[in-house]
Amino acid sequence: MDNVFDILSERGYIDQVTFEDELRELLGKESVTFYIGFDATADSLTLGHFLQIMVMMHMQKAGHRPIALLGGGTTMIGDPSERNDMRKIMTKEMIDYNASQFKKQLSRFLNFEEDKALMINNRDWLQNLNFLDFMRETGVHFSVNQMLSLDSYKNRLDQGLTFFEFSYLLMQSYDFLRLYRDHNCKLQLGGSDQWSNILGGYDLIRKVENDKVYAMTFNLLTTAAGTKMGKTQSGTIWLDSEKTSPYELYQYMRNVDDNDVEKFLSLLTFLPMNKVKELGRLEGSEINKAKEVLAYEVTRLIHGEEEAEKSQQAAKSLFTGDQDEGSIPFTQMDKSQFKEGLWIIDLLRKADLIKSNGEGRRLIQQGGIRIDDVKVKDFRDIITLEDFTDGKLLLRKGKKIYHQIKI
RNA sequence: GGAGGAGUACCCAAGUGGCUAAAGGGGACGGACUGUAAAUCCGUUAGCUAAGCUUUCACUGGUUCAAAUCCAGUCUCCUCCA
Repeated sequence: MDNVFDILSERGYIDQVTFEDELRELLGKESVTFYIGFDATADSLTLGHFLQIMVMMHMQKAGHRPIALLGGGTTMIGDPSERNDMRKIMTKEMIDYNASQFKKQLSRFLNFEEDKALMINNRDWLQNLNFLDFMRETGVHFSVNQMLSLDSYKNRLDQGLTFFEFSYLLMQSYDFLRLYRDHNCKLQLGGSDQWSNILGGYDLIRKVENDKVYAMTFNLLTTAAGTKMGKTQSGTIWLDSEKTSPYELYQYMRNVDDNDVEKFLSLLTFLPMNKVKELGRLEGSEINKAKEVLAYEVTRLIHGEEEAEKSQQAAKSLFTGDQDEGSIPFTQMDKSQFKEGLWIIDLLRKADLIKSNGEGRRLIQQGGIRIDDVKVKDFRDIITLEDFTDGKLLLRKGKKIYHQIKI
């Protein structure tokens, strides 16, 4: 049987590992319990998280046991290595709600039956932690001198860092210790930005329990342009279909940079590597085929076969001419609103395509808005029932953003 | 607790009385070119049914015909000292 370590390595997930050879051997011979932490800072997981979920799925497939650790407790502090505008403190209610959403989403990807995977909230132990006990047991093992030399803190030194945030490392390390004790968890995974946080736990367990555990980080999802993957003009790509529709996800993946295709196929799909390489070799406009496969596969994994199919249909028909709306995002509106006629700008706003009337005017002046593929020339235009065919009207913003109005 | 410095739009950053809705860069958006790609070029980037008007330069109040710019107070952050 293939060692999952080799699979992860071949597909390009791995960034840094402690004791690579030992870990590889361990993963090859027994079922290992491992964990990844998810801080509940938003009410949905993102495409960035999906990369981590992919790793968990690979691991579970290979017979290892994932623990998804929801950061109900740590989120109350906030990881200081995340960008500095994240300092706002979230309420417990928000965090709990977010954690419950994460839980729902994670259940789609991992098999939680018969304890094949666990979902645990670190609030369970952080909530009622006794400060003195914690400091005597855990705090004594952390050297401030060492912590200050970490990049994640160094960057923060000139911007201010409170003790509140400084203690984040201790909490995350303590998490690892708890999971080690309670569930024999021997491995922590995370994004490459988590390396020092993970090593904190690794060190702690070594000191307190005199045992060796392992750490592994993966490359963050970045594009060839060096920017963070999963961020768009309209914000983040979410896994929640309410927040990012399957069609949008499909389009996002369909539009990735040529240079990213092979990488994303490898990281975000389960296609065998020979197939990935084959698709990656396509050149010129041929590579569009690879992008279609990528978009389809990712949408299928996240939203299921049916949605992937619909998104692909919609994309094909829109970009090749014949009108089959499939699963293009749409807004349902009331007929009566068009009796008197509705100002085009108002319509765009209702469809959420623009943020202000000024933006709408600008777009129209620049020729960026089309209705049923006819360029809108005047921003004073009024839309009436006559503009609809079969109760539908297709708005297009720019080259590739489509939105339907149904009445 | 003491001394000094800073707070400008999505981000970085110029601007120290009127010519400033605020230079420049990044990002983003629209157009051209393409392959629903990249690169390049052009344009846009506070709000408003808009050649005019309204609200903006941490906050509050003041000086002035006129304030991002001057004064007073408040808040937040940074640096050094204790």
